[in-house]
Amino acid sequence: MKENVFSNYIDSKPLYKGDRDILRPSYIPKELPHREEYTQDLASIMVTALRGERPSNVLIFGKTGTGKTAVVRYLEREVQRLKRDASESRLDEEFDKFDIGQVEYVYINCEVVDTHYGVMKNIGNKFVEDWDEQIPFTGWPMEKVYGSLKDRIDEERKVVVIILDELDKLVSKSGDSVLYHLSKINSELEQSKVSLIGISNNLKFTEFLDPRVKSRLGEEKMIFPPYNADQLQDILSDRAKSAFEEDILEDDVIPLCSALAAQEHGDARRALDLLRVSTEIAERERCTMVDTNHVYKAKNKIEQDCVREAVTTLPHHSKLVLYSILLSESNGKNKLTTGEVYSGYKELCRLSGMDPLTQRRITDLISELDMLGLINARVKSFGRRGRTKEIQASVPKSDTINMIEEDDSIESVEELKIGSHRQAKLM
DNA sequence: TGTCCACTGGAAGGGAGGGCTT
DNA sequence: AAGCCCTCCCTTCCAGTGGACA
Repeated sequence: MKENVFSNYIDSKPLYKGDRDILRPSYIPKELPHREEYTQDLASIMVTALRGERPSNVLIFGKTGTGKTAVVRYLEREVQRLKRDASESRLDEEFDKFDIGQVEYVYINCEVVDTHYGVMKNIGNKFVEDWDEQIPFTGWPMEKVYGSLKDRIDEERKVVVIILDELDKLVSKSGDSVLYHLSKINSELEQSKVSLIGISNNLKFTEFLDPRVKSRLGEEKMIFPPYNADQLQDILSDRAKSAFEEDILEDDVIPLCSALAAQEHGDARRALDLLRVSTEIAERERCTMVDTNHVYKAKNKIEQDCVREAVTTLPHHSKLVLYSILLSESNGKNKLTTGEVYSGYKELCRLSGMDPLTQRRITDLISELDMLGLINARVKSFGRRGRTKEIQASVPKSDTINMIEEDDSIESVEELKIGSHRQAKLM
């Protein structure tokens, strides 16, 4: 029989017993271990919506992977379930006095949609199915988008709960005008009511809000603490029970994943990723069990993938700035100033025949690279020799240089030098 | 104690690009 | 087609800054 590209893997036994998504952070399980209290608190606020009244606006804070989104989406799913039961007339008597169908959830991830136009457009378009009636992705004046959004919500005659995840990203990028409009929308609605749930990693982002917005938005506040290693272990064990047959994981695997994730501010997302990637590596190696070696391999792979993802998606000029930093470091220069990075960057631009951006712009690109965790940049004063940033790469040098050189639009320095030498000769 | 360096980072605005309205 | 809107990327301008040094 002819060999197929999949032949080697097709008969390997999968370690999962069913749905692989169970180990994805986006999966909402039946129970949320160690978040029962927060789920109840939020439910006690949101139950108002089932009575046709407007629940208080809520702000939820907590670091990455502390269950903020999971709790909110868990409640959303419960409401959908109640709606389904209601439509099939198999709802418990205790819900008789409620009109479940009148609650509508709209979820927006502000990391993905981070402009005020985009947010308004996305909310407005949730209520129309007809393509012709959709708000276009650009072109309309803001007031028109807002007016249309308001009319659409009002026509629904519902209590609309708008969830704005990663809200700090929206505020830092586009200011608080969306929140200003959304938080005062109720005074302009006649038949519907809107409640806002804002989710943020950053406790301090409200400092940048207009005081009126701040007080309207923060009617209720919740702060989610990080999970500790034991709690992470419970979460992983819970998911592992649904994801795997017994005896697939060695005893130390879950404690190790939990401990590694607990070191990173108790991030459940990281713990789940570790377990999922460990399993995938074990499957690829055609092992029948996942062991701690797979976990360490998974840890390395996740870290490498993060760097690769960040580096390969950088805009061209940012790549050149990073390239300039890495090349200087490979030449033995360990700590660089903004001026030195800029000189290196200009040289790379010259060799590749490109117009360099201004130093002011490069300062911003350096800050962006710092935020992405690819470099470490801190402002330092050298007295009479001025005040500048001290810059150091925080990624493996040679691997990252290779990643940058994989970019077709960036030739290696050697090629650039040869190219510019030839050009000079021709002139 | 004042000076000076090498920037930092905010503000304002230009212009290109995508799209809608009249 | 002209006018308008919004976003994104960028430039220009400039006040402010920390700390070594005279």
